[in-house]
Amino acid sequence: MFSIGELSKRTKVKVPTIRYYEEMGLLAEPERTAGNQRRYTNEGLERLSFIRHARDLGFSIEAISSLIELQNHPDRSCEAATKIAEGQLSEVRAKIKRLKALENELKRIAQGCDGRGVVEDCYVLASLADHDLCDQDH
Amino acid sequence: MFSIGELSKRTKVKVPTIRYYEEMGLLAEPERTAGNQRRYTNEGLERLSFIRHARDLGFSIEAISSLIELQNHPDRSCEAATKIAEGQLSEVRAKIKRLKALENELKRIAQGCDGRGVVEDCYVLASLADHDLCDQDH
DNA sequence: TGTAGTGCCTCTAGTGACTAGAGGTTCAAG
DNA sequence: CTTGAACCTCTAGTCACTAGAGGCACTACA
Repeated sequence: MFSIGELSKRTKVKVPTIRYYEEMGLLAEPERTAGNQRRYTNEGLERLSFIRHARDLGFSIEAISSLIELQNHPDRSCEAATKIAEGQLSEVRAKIKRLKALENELKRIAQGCDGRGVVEDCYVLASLADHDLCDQDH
Repeated sequence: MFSIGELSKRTKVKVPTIRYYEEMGLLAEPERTAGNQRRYTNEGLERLSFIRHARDLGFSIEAISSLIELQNHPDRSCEAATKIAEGQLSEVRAKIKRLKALENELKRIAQGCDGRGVVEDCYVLASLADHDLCDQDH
């Protein structure tokens, strides 16, 4: 049995964030001391580690909620879990694609100006003002 | 002179968003009709196109604010503008790097399970529960 | 056993960049 | 002159936290 501060240290999740997860229903409400302070067991620690790892991988609170719901039914098919992970993967891939297009455009814009001229002739500002100067979609 | 709806159509920025930009000080307060409705000129249209393009490229409202401030002083050096664009570029690159690490991890996790088993043995869920199963930092 | 100091409690409000809705007014077409 | 779409302001909600106020609980040491 350990306090919320101890749990925070072990999982590297901040104390208010732990309380927030509890409020969102991701973490079960733990036992309390006579003085109303939260006391966690290893189960709470494992659950929070799971949540943190999933958040690190970019899963939304809602997706994590579904995954936890699944964990509570070990006998069900894990198809849904795989689907959620695949969904997350395609979101990440879409973001990468978009960011790469932005990277190219920004590179072109930033290289077009050495920063030594004046604002009036600045290629950076001209590019932002006029989309037609762009190479690609974004 | 045209209405906010017309401006919205031409720039593809939603009406409430235009009002929001005005409130944030990105757009100058336009003239009003006798009945208190906004009326824009070409200047407003150009300004909003600039903002939209910069937002599409991921610049924050704050960064755009600085860029607009610069535009109001055409005689100044454009070093600051170039710096802002370069800053944005490195942020984008950092995001891409992080997302690529996530992509690898998610690919590995999603491939580890064909979705045909049961939750109890699911590699997706096991991977999320145990960070040690991961290949790389993320 | 007393006390100091850190940690914990709840509650409210703020972040960024919008988005949604209520309730009311104005405009333009027919 | 009427109808209905577009406009107005204001408040509140989104997501995943983060910050702060004001007050109580726990623990270590004297």
